[in-house]
Amino acid sequence: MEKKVAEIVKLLKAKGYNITHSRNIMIRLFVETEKHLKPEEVYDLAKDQGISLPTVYRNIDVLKKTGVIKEITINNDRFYELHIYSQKKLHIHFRCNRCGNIRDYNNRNIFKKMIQQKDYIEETFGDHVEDISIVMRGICRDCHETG
Amino acid sequence: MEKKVAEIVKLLKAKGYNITHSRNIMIRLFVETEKHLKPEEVYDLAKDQGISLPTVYRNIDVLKKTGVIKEITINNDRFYELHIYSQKKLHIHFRCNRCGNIRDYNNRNIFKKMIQQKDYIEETFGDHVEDISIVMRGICRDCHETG
DNA sequence: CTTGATGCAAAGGATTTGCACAAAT
DNA sequence: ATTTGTGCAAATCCTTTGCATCAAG
Repeated sequence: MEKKVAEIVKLLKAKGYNITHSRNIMIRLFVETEKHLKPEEVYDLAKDQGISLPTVYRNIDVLKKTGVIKEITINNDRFYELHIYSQKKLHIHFRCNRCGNIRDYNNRNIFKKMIQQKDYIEETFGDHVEDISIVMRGICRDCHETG
Repeated sequence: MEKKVAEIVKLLKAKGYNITHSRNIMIRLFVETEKHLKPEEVYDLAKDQGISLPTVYRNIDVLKKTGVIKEITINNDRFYELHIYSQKKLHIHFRCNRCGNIRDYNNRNIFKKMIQQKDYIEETFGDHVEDISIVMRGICRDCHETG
């Protein structure tokens, strides 16, 4: 955890950003939270430590620009998650329609298959694909069992 | 074209919606337009025929609820496209980062492969996948050639 | 010190809503 | 005639911005 934070701090400094109180807090938040967070949620988790909502937005921008976090949009809601340790161009998410949880599928087999599809598409249609975002929706295992 | 419009009209009526002036116009717009439209764009195309922006939004809701159109969100922009003739649970879109065009990949091979992935995911993770939305971004063939 | 970051309040843009009026069946 | 749909203006929600102040290096 501290090691990750230190790396991110180093990266931000290298890109010319100051490490302020609120950036420190937000970095830690994203490092220690596994969930995908909305700006509002980041604010809720950080406001008692003295961070304003505009600052949350501004620092989300900074973290996004520097590649520390990544934005995904599901049903018109924006979420952010730590991205720096997975500089992938391929993101596969599952969102449960019942509990709202979002999980990432990080599975080598699936990735491999998806890359094959990408190659096939580039060949077939001539478009150059730079990144892929897959959102699956349905009922997660837990809700399925309890529901 | 008229046949498609008639079918949609029938569907809406069956679901208890009146076919009003503005719904008629909007249906025709979605049927004859191949592009993905933003609410604002729908409004621009329809306003000279006397449709207000709130009505555009309200009727987009109706068309969405009845399955006539489908919403996709890319980079925080909402687009709508005709959906009734492709009741798919799988949508593959490509958006060009240069010209902004969005195209659908409707290719049997890709669909088949994606369904396989879905099955694999359901088996592996136990989640039940109801629909899949794939957004690829990059440079389209045309921009690639001219750029 | 000097530049960059923050808070606050206010502005902005997209979407939604209340309400009186108009149009559909 | 009755219900449903619409326009307008205003409200709402999320996000961004201007500006004076504060903090980081």
